[in-house]
Amino acid sequence: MGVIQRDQFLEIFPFFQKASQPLVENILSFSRYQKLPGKMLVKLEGDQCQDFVLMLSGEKRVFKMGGSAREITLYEIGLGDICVLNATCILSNTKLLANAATTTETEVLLLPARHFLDLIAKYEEMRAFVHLHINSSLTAIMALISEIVFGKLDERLINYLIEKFENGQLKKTHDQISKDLGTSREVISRLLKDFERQGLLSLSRNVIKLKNF
Amino acid sequence: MGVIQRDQFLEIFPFFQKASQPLVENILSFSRYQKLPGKMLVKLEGDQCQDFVLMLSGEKRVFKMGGSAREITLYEIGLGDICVLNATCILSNTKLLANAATTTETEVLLLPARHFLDLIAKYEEMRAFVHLHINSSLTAIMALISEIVFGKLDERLINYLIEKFENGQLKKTHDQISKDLGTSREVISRLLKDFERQGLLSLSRNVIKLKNF
DNA sequence: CTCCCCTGTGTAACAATGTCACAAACACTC
DNA sequence: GAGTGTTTGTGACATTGTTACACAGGGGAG
Repeated sequence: MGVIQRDQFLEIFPFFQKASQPLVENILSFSRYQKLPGKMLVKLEGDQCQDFVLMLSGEKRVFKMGGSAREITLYEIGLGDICVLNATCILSNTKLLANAATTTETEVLLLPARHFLDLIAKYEEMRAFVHLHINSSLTAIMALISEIVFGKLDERLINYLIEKFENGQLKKTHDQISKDLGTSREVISRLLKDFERQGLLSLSRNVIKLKNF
Repeated sequence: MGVIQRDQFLEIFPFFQKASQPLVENILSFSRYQKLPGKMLVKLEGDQCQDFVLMLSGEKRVFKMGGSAREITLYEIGLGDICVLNATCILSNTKLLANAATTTETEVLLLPARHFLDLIAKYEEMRAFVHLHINSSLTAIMALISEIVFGKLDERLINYLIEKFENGQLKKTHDQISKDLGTSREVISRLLKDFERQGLLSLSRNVIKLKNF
């Protein structure tokens, strides 16, 4: 993709198709393009955000780290998304509240904080865009809290697998899964083994296959 | 308090002391005052928000409900606060993501959504005000997730008690505490009894007293 | 090719937390 | 003082988290 063209941008962010064109011109002219490799730690909790990040392709996970190597994924963002924590970090000039890492190779557009704030001040559509995305991430976070507090782990794991399976299989380690769900590797191994014994799955190294696919 | 005066408002929301005065006049003239009794359910998940709420006095808790009578408090707001979920609900014109109830008698200022959006559009300071508060609630929510996922319940309970104790005592039932911490009443009773056996507390109906106070 | 090493998985035993069922203690009304 | 609703106590069991190892498989070094 290299440098992003206006048409490509509008395809990825259809919201701006109805927005005033000077806004789009401004976003494009003030931003710079960046490509990031997969599995790269991009931001750490406590960092400042210099730029507002617009996702062009790929995927990032935003997560919290706990002691003893445990983690939990708060939400994932992909093509056409922005990140609440990144946005509020800039909007309130405070420090980042979580970590971010790419899961796949990722392309982003980086809009410097100063220009981002200018555009927020100037364009109603820019505010609407940001607020809509803030809301959708908040929705995800609220749902996550309910799941963690009230949900059962076996159901959460089942839902996770259903969501992530592609062509009846998932190429992840138990450790990665545990870090998405916020539990420990042993617990995931135990549950998956139970599922296997029930004849739902077949397990092998780095891959989980759905039976009867 | 009855009808709110400009001076009182500025004392409760010192942020606006440095803001342009027409903004303050607008907030005051468009808003209406409301007094709410304690322990009243104010908003339900899924509701729409007609008004932007500014807290003048008292306290509300914002919480999620799960099955089987369990709840968890997401955060509390008091004098000088606003509520993220209320704000984003209006800003993105979506439905409320959690429930809200007063814990004590509460006075609020209600700014109709339409006027709130106008003021957000017009005044940089209004945006800064909202974004600052959004950030502080988000901070609380992120900390909560870490505590739930990585923390131990006995430590969480200890911290809760320390925070809530007044004059060495706390007037709450085990049930109320469990709904703040997101666990079940039995678990709280068990832990408190342990603390009592360790000689830290003394328990009686509706009140927990700190030993050696 | 074989050995070694690293990563990923399996599992037992125990600790912490959640659920269910019920009993007992207390405060209040009649 | 008996009856009633709320609050607390507790045992038994289910689920989830932790600790400590064993073992399997695959890739690279030799």
